[in-house]
Amino acid sequence: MQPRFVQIKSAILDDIESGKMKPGDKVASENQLAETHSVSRMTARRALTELVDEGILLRSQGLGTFVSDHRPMSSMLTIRSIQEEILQRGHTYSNRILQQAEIIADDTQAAWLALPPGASLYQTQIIHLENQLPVQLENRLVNPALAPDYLQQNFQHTTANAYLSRIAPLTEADHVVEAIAAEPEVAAHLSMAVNAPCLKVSRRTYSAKGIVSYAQLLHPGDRYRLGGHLDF
Amino acid sequence: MQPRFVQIKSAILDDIESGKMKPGDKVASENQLAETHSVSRMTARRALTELVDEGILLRSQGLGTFVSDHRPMSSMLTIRSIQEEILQRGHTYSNRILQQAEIIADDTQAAWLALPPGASLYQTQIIHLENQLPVQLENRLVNPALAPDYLQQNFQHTTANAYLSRIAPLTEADHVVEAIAAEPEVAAHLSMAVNAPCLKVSRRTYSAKGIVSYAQLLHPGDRYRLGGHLDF
DNA sequence: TTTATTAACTTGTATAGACAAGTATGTACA
DNA sequence: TGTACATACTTGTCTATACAAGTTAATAAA
Repeated sequence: MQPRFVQIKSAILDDIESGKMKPGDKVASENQLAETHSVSRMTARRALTELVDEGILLRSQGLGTFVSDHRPMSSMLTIRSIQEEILQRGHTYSNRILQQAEIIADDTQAAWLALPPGASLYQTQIIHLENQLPVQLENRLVNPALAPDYLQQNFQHTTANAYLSRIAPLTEADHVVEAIAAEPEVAAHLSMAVNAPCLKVSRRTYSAKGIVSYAQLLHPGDRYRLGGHLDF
Repeated sequence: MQPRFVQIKSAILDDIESGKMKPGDKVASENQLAETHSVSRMTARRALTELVDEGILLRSQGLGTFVSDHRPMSSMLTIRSIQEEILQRGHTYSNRILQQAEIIADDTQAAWLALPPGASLYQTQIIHLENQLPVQLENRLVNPALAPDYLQQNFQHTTANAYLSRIAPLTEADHVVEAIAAEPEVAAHLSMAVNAPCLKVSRRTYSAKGIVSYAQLLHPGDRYRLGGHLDF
């Protein structure tokens, strides 16, 4: 049984998604919601507060609460495997597989995939080389429930993204890009100096069923750049 | 007079920013906070809830509430001024203008704006600070033909992007993201160690009439990261 | 008619309590 | 020794109420 405020959220979201409520429409007031759902005002308010925080509703003191125009941004940066990029540049691609195994998640890893601590998950670590020079150290965690055959794949010839999008269409992805200093182990794998700048891309991909994979992609700062083009 | 839950938030943020509390440290429990601040538990809880929503704290039922590793994220997919981002996070914004002048382009600079070598163009260099800490060194070149009043702008109160998009709608933009080592001059401006990792974003913006500006944005690797969300 | 006031709504803040549920640490028992 | 249980602590959900503060519309006064 879901908490009541979640039920109220769902009811409101249903109204919006079914088209019963359109952007600009006024939502029932906190007192009205409290009465129709037989809860206290604070509980009804919590449902509204979370929807406001999620950008789905807008609130204004004295005026009321309204459906916001929350069109999601269209995709402007695509997810391509580094293998595709390298081949498209006409360079030679190769890789070295460091690990391909089932592991027990520590707290951090579990959090990345939103799994309970101690759950088992699939991990691969692969070095990708462009013209025999390492350009990416891929450390990927995969949700076993959503990709049961993952460990049986031959990543010499296929890419993780290709496999994952084949078994379940990816619906969205989060990226975080940072500049970090290369730790000794990373530096060794990437043939770079310890503490030299390293471009780190953390990418979480989602399918309709949940988080599919979390990948940390480390690149030598002097051998890799990230590019994007925006149209307004 | 600020609401009490805002005061409690500030108190906690002060502890974090002063270094009294570091990532991983446990924050006082809701009951403790309620007692020390002489408020009800729900009020103390609201302060914590907002900080959790802002990504500054992490909560776990039965365990407690902890300081998270919370370098703020900026969006990779939209062009927003860093000033907007900082203010939206509820932090204080300030800047120091290093240069605002008309210069003669060298070959590299001319190429960035697709102008003939030796052309004159406008240059601004601004350090952007978040809570008095530098987070971005902006080095911008602007095409004088497309933005004649650029040098007369007061960049203490307006942003380059706001001005540029006012005089000519931006139609597209190219981004390049790299991790580089901070050179001594850059390191000094950004209060970071020489050769420490530095996140560099180069951005070229276009209007219908051509390239409007080319900006190099340098950020301390440990104080800034770039984030984005894709929907397919 | 125009202006000021009032009333009735809205959201915003805050209280004091209750019970549920997850986590850790002891203590007693096997 | 090791296992089970009780306890104390944490966050999670929810109630019923109160007053503050912003907005709108009806009402009363000029």
